[in-house]
Amino acid sequence: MREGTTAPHCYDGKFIPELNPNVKPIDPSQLPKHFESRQEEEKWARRWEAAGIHRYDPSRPRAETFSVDTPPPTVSGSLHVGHVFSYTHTDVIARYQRMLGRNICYPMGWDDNGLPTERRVQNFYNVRCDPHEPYAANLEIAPASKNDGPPRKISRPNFIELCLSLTAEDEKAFKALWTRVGLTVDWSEEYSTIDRRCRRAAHISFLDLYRKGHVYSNEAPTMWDVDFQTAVAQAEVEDRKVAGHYHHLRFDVAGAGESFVIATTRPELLAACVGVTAHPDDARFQHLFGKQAITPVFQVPVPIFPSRQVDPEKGTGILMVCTFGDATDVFWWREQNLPLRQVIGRDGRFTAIEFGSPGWDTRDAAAANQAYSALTGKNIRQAKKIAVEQLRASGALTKEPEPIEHSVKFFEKGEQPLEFVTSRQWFVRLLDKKEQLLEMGDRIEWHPDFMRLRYRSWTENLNMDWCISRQRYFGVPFPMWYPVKSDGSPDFDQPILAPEEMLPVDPMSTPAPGFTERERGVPGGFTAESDVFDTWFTSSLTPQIVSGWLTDPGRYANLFPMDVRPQSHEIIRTWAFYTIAKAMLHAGSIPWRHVAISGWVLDPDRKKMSKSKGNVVTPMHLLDEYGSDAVRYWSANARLGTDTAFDQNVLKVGKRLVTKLFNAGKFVLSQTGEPGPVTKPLDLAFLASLARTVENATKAMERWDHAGALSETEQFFWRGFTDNYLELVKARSRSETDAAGRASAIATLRMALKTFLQLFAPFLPFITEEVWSWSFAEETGEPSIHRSHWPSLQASGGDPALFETAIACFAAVNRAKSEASVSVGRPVASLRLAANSGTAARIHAVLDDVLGAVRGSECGLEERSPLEDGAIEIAHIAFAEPQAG
RNA sequence: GGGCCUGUAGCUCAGUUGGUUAGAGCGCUACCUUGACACGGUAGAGGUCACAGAUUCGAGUUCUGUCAGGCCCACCA
Repeated sequence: MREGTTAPHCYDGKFIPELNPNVKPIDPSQLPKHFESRQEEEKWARRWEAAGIHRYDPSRPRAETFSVDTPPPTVSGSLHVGHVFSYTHTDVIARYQRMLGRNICYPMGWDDNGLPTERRVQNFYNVRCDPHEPYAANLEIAPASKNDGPPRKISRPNFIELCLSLTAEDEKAFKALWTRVGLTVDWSEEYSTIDRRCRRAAHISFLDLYRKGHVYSNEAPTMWDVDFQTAVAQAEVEDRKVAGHYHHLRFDVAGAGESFVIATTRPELLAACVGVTAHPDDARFQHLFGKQAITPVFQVPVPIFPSRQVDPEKGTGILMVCTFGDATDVFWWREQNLPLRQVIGRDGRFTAIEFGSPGWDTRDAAAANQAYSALTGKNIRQAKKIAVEQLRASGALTKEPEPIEHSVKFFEKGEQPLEFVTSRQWFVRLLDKKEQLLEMGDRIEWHPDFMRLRYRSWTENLNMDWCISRQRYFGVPFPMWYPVKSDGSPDFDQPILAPEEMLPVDPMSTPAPGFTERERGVPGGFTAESDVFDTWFTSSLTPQIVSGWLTDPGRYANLFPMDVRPQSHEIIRTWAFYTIAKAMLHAGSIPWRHVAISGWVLDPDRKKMSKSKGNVVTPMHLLDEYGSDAVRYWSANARLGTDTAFDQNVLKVGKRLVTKLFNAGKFVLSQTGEPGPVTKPLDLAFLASLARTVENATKAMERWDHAGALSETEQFFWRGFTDNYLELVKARSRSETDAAGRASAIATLRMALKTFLQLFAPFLPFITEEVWSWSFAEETGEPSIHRSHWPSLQASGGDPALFETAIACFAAVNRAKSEASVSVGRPVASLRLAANSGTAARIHAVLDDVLGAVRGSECGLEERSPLEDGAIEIAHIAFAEPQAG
């Protein structure tokens, strides 16, 4: 631990602050009239970077280190004020920890792979990736304009090139913003989730999971987005309420001469119906179990079976099972060993099928095929319409569709309901590890604590293993090939994994080990796995990426598990959850000790800011108008986990605080005269109050309540320091007659200013550094306040009540002046104060300072015992004539 | 349907383990050109602490219920 400034101490009843007596006062006329935030911010950002203020020192031990698992922002467009908000919270924490003497590891990453980037590139250039297109070297594509026509098809490598170049541009803009905000990020620790280091980490992660038996692939129905044409994981699925209709369809019972009516929201799936089910206790349908139903239109015989999953109250109490309408259909399909009749293809359109062929039994193949041919090639909405018409024509529709609202699963980034499509996917096995995952969550400290419940409830409700393969392009590829069998098909059971020294590898452009490129895709040769990883597969490794997992054991030991993961609450189920899972599977460890959850920024109508709502406030103009410190002030005013309405008033207050610090600093540091021992009762009393403020602010920071620390500091800065103490000692600090009093005042002023600057430094890094540089940098030998030590004032031996008494006297006279509409600067000709004896004694101790502040020359004191302790009344006051000129 | 958070002045928010008369800033009103700062200062007005019960000598604070807003999860025929 570095040597911090030692606390001032008491000696022979005198308070000796640790101050250099040979300080030179500053010349205020050399300073600008106002703090020019923009100019100063750029200046300090440059100097900090040049001086390596933010640099992590790998040589220092774990105990002195504080590591931040920074969220890599998604690089797809622009940042909004919510980003600045939450990143400021992290920055305040990191700067505070640095001032405690810690070695800060605060990297910045960019999350630039995955769908958001692909979508941005598609729109920006009006292109689509078509893996069948050949690569075009030196392809020049201009940004899209309005009338570009249909998107241009480009090859996968060309598409990836565009993704890389566009994200590189965006990252520059992001970095400029973060620098402007003053994030104390170590830019030598920059990474992006598509870069070589991250691809390699993802590959090593996959190989490790594979070796440990935690991953598997299988061909099974999985949730599928028909627009993006990829599988998705449970964590990326959300429910949305949509309008739909119940369609009541009559099914005949085979050989029984009776029928029943089911209610379905998906009549278009009738062709995929493979069964009918009802609750086993439902007397209406018990006699049907074991018989066969005949589907209308297609005339397909299907089994009728009982299932406790059925809710007799819902619909008509009996329903059709299709492959696949929803997750329960998948369950029944497995449980009853029903045939697979997949009618919806990967593109969301009805595929060509032939009734009467194996697996597609029907009593009337001609009729079935004729009906189905109308559906072939149609999308779901079109098919639904046609299917309803067919049902109506056949007489199976027993009544007109009945409108209902129901919830349907959507990919969070998608616009069409998810379908269940059978495909081969890779999974990380998690369902069998819920207990361990829950235990990991409990070992982490969550701020605020109730956020752990989000993690807990998600983990408890997990019902699918983690699907990590995506049928997309701009992502980290699987480091894997498959042998090609003699029939030309891949042998999925014998994957060829890349050896570690090959990593990272793109199996699409590199042949499998032991093969040459000529053997790609031919029997006896190899074929690449063309899928890419779920972006969370890489993002969930940020602690490992930053800490040098498997590449730098010394660094890893110093950084992992990391100290804090800052993030927002809506991605607890994805980012936090997957990161915890990865750390558990790879290292049997928690990934970090703390999670700090920032709330959302809401618009004035209390709605979450989001691009789709169009209520986003961008940060740059706010930084220009109010200054970075003011924007940070607004951010830091919000406690962790609390959503905050965007309020420009708070920015104004922040700007005011910056100005006040600037001016107070100018005043204090321009006082001429040597600081000396603090002996005056008022000074000692004020320092005692200041010590209490330091203690409270420190306690607040220690309980992760940065907003509390800020408000504690701010309150005493205004009321205690600028409004009162400064006014009370102004006269004495310039006294020609009271040398000891003047030295005491100057010492106290300087020490207070230094302390306030340090308390504010994590929140307002620019203004505090600026004022620090005027004098304290030289005096302390610490060029940057951000490398100075967090203040720890010891008791000065003063009595805070004395300070309160002085404030009360000052306020009483001011009130009298205000009531008499007299200028505060007007001298007081005569004054008589009344108080009880205890208070009077305290007044006596500070009276000369009070008189100095109110411009009085003398004051009578009278004791009135009925007055409460601390209460002060003005028995008499008279003002001098205003001075001419 | 289960769970969590929030509800305090016109607005944005504090209010620690229950304890005098509920706080701050903004806004509003009046006044003050003051030698750090007019990007300033002094003073003032403004609240049934969402509602109803309960516990207690005492509740903004604890408990129960209700209402309102937000979020997480589940349900998806």
